[in-house]
Amino acid sequence: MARERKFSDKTLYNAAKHILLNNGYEGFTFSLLADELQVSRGALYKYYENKEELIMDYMIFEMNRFLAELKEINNYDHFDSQFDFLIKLMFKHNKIHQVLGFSYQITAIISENVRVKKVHLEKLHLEMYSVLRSFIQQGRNEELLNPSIKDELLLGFIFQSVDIPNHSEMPQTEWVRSVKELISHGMFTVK
Amino acid sequence: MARERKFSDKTLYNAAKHILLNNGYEGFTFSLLADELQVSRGALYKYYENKEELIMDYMIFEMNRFLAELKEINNYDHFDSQFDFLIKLMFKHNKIHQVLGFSYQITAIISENVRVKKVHLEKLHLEMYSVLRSFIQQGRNEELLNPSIKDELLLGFIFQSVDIPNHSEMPQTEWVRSVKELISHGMFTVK
DNA sequence: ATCAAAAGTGACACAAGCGTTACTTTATTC
DNA sequence: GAATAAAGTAACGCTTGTGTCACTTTTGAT
Repeated sequence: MARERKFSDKTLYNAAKHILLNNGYEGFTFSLLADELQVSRGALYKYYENKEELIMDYMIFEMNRFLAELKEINNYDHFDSQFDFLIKLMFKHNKIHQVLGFSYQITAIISENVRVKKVHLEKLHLEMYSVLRSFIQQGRNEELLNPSIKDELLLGFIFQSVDIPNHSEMPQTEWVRSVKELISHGMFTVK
Repeated sequence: MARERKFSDKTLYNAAKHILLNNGYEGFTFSLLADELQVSRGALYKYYENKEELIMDYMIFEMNRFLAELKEINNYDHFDSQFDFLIKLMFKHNKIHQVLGFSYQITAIISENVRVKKVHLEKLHLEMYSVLRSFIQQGRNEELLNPSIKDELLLGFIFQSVDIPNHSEMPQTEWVRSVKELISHGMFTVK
């Protein structure tokens, strides 16, 4: 018993992602989002109190989607195939890392609502790290990973490497292969 | 025959850097900058037409400073010591990479002035890449670098790795050593 | 058909950023 | 110590973003 919505959650989140990546957190406005969705600005306030709340919801959505896929990493037995799976997944969810970084910019405690969502997102973050840590542990058990490098750094290294900007627009397959090789063996010749 | 300035170029650039890193390009305002310098907003307009111009000037300053030091890389003969020098330098100018990335967000051609400065910055960028490319070439000549990885990617890989966020606040010396090792040999055990 | 519920709109008042300008302050030079 | 040049201030008008609210539109249920 209601009117049909002019935009789905998915289109809203896609638009939010688009604006965040192009304009950054501070450059994100309801006006831009409303324009992109071809809807009046006021309509957005039916669903979200302010941009902080909307962005948190978007991030939680994005993180859940990523996490659901990430957990499939446990379908693989060996580090080798897990690593392969992870790289493919991270390139698929390419920009997540950057977007999630904006959560550090949501500092002002706008409302209880937003605070709760921040905590929720942090929980998901931890959940993600827990999955990734057991991936690293698998690599350690197989004695494949350099033992002098701490887990956090190893993970940061992988995340960061996947985000290398492909300015020269190398074809995706070669790019992925090369990045994977760099993560694995670094820039020096393998002897 | 004039009054003394309340702030030097250096303090201004430092403040600009601070605001850019914390608030991003869109979050950068003359009000914030004026507050940080304890000066009225109007005073800033004595020196800069708008924030685009100011940010460009800051970036050019930052880039020149980096470039001047970078050129000393040619005092070293072998790739090995050049690499060592570069890593130290990049950790010293830690945030440059992130800050310079904002230049891509200055798109609207505000004024001829800003356009000229953008071109100038791009020239400095190219100059930097030229120095770095000959560094890579040195590594290639010594047959140290993986020949299947393209130059641009190798450089992007180094830049990106230096930017890995040290959330767990590992001590700087261990951090630098580990990052250098990852860049060199990747995450897998060196056999 | 009618009416209730949810979706959407447009206007309002407010806040913050921008760029300009008339004005004041400070220091130097003669 | 008066003139002057540069530095700094404070207020104005303008634009853009924010959050709200009374109102209209659409649609399914009765």
